[in-house]
Amino acid sequence: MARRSEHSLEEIRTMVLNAAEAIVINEGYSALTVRRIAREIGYTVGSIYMVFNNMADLVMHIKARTLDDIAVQLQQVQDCAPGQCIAELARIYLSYASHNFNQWNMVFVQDAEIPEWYQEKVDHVFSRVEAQFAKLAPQCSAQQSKQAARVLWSGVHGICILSLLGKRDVAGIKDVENDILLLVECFIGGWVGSLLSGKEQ
Amino acid sequence: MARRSEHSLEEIRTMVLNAAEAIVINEGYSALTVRRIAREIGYTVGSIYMVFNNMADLVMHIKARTLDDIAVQLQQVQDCAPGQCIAELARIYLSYASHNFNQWNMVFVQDAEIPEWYQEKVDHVFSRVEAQFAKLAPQCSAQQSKQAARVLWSGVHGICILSLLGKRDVAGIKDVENDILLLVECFIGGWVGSLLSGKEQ
DNA sequence: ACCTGAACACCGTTCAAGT
DNA sequence: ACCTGAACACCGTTCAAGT
Repeated sequence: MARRSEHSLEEIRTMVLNAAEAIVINEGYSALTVRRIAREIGYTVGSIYMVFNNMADLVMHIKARTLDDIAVQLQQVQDCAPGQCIAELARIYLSYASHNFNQWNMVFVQDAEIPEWYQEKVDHVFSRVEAQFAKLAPQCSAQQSKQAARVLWSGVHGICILSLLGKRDVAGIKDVENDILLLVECFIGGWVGSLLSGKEQ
Repeated sequence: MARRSEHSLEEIRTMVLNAAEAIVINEGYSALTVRRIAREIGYTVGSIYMVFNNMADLVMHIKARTLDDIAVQLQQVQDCAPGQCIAELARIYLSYASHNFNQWNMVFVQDAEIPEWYQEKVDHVFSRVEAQFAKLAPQCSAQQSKQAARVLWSGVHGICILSLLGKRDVAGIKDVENDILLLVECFIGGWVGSLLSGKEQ
């Protein structure tokens, strides 16, 4: 057939990305294949390699979209008392993960190598939490509040991972939310406490 | 060829499992294929389906071995003050994960359905931590200490996941260990604190 | 009864050939 | 220049046929 210039390369790239994302949303990561995407956009497999290096490259760009989505969601949390703010950020994160499970879950399938622009997006998700830890204890170093943010957020993420792979019904999500709030409250309580009693180096 | 009864089905099953585990250890989960296992044990693909239902079934049994390994490691931790004991359990868990990364990482690739016997093995890994939380606060309900154990351990796991996917050198592991100890200490501190101040329901 | 190996319906990726 | 589609080297799974 060889249709000429019906779409620009940029347009095809977007069509591929949109189709791929839709497949992931509706049927999960395992349903995503080049042939399937090609069929969906009305091109053949070869065309997809005009706009992405390979499957891994394409997948990385879908994941990037998801990270951007998450960052936008977290950005919308109102600024208030740091402890409450962090709890709210955690709630939003869980909410995103449970409502967009297939996309969220895909973000954490590891890749051979992570490009820098992608790592920056991951870091950006953390930035909001870091800022709150800095507010929580202005006396401590940036390094300490960064560590606290990374540690707590990894913990929140761990609960999401282990819990959402099982029960994903409404009652289940409520349990997960309780777990996350327990982690957030205890961690912050313990962290602030250890700073006050001077246990930190 | 059709060699007759050179090995019993039970023997073949063990050979398959051993070969599969070796492939995962040396080359990672992605290198594991039926054809590769068959070649390794000197049988053909069909034979593997005599002793396992399918790839997913085989994978689940490799994962079960890993969970058993982890449980054994955790069982060997000396009983001492609960807080110290939990920290040591976390250290051992990280140590296992970093030294047996390919096996450990495979445990958490989700399956369509998790059989009951497998879930019991997962729960068993948690049991040691639960017992320590019960010792830490004898006044609170079994449900509360179970929740605390699940929450903290999910958190520890989350740090392992997000950290080990990146840096896995010796210096990196030391950083991860510091992160985990911070989580454990702050969480326990905050948890005990909230119990004392009567903030729990 | 045990085991083979060809067959089937898939993958991702490449690239000569067509328009 | 853009796009095709056949070809290649893989997958997991099945099952008639051989010993």
